[in-house]
This record gives sequence, structure tokens and C-alpha cells, in this order.
Amino acid sequence: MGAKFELCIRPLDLGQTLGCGQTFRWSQRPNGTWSGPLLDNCLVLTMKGGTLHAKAVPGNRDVKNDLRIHLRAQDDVSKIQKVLAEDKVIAKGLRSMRGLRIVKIDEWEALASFVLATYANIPRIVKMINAISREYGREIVGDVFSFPTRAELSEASVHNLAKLGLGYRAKYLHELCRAVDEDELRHLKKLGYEELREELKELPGVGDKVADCVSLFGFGKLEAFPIDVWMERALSRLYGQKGSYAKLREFAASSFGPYAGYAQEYIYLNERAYASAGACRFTSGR
DNA sequence: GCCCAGGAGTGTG
DNA sequence: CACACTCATGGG
Repeated sequence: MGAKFELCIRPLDLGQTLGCGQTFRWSQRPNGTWSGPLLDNCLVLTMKGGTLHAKAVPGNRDVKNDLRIHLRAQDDVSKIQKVLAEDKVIAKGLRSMRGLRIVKIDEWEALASFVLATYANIPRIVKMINAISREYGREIVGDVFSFPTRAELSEASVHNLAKLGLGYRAKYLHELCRAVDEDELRHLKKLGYEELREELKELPGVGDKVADCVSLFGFGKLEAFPIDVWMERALSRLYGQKGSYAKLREFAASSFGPYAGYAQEYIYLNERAYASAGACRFTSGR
């Protein structure tokens, strides 16, 4: 039982890619490997000499291709970085993030995950997602659970979801299960970015920011540019850009075009690093 | 204890 | 269009 395989995807840094808050289900082990559920397999990933080595349990279906899709092996990340580095702000921050890749998450998982992600910090988001997976998903191997399907999750009552620590998000998630079905997801996959985000925004718990996260990470729209509180601060601090979501979104589209999603990730991580460096200075000043 | 969190929904000016 | 307010709760 289980499967082993290798993939040559470059550039790739597992920590930068899986631990940066675009996906919530991977965790780093003490020995530097990364593990987590991907659809109906549990994977353990490690880098050896620039090559990705993977172990999959139980090794269902075409897990190798699932991982290739998840890590967006088709992206020419070096070229994207080269284009985006024309922006001096990004060029500077980029140096420490060469191995970051945008991931492609299952559409339903992305939708449900980012509805839960509203107004919560990342450790809490991870906790909520683990809780609903444990309660309503299927056990893949010991203590690793798949993300619950829409059908599985629609069995949950608002009350039981709230008990898992979702707060007011319990109601959104419950309504989302009823507002979306497989036909709707199939329909959404056919849409271009602008149409997609407008239709996503019709769903309960989905506003501008969640629609962009789901477009980017769930539907693979690299031109999407999610703007959360961190991005607002970064755009103000680094570019002097302030104003409504629509205005900031327009700035991003004109500045970063088809690779706005990658630009967003570089700027977002840059801002978080800046904040934690500032906090460190502050606390160490005694 | 306090502040904040990868915001959205609703109502008002 | 822009704001203001509320929502429920855990993490740092």
C-alpha cells in the first residue's frame, strides 16, 4: 500500500509554497518534510537535490498528476518573476521567495476554506478546517482526514458547525452548502475571471476578497489579486495606493496584469515579514 | 485583559 | 459611491 514518485518542478520551495497561507492543510514535520491530505491521498513531500520526492498513502488514482496540478507545474515561474521584477518593490522582496509557487486547490475546498478564513488569523483558520475535516470528512490514514465534500458537509447543522469554533461563519458555511451544487461548480469552471468573480460574489459569505482568493487558488485565475488587511497596508506603504477595493484592484490589474496573483503573494509575504521584523525590534528594545 | 484577524452583510448619508 | 456598524471567537 502506498506509492512513491518524483517530480521535477522548478523553482520550488516547499515551505514558501505550502506554509505561506494560500493553503491551510499542509504541515511541516521536524525533519523538514511536509505532509498533508491532497484530495483522497495523504502525501509526504521532501526535496532532495532540487527534485521533489513524494510518498502517497494509499496511492489512489493518479496522485502524481494531482500533485502536479496542485503545484501548478505548468507555470513558468522564472519567467513570471522576471516580468514582475520590472516593479522595483517586487524585485527587492522577490529575492527571498524564489521558490514560491501559487497552488491550485480543489474548487469546493477553496470556496469553503476562504469563507471560513474571513476575519480570522491563520492558526485559527487551520484549526477550523481541521475540525470540519475530522468531523465530516473521511479518514485517509490515521488521524489525517480529507476535506469534506459539499455533500458530506451539507449534513452538518449550523449548531454543530458553531460548536467546532467557526463562530458566525457557521451560518455562511451552512448556507454555502445549499447555494452550491455540482452543476454550479461545473458551470463556474467554464467562466473567465471577471464573470467568475461576479458569480462567486452572489454566494453567501463571499465578497470581493474571498471571490478573488477563490478565483486565484481554487479556479487558477492568475490575474486575481486578493486584497485583505495586510495587502491594504502594503499597497499604502509601498505604493501610496489607498481607497476602495475596486480602486486598488484596478491599480493591481494595470500594474501586474496576468500575473497579479503572484505579485499579490510577493507583496503580501513582504508585508508580513516587515510587520514581524518591526514587532521583533519593538520587543527586543526592552 | 487587550488587540487583532487573508471580511461580509446590512443599513445609512 | 462612501462610510459605519455588527457579527462570534480564538490566537498572540
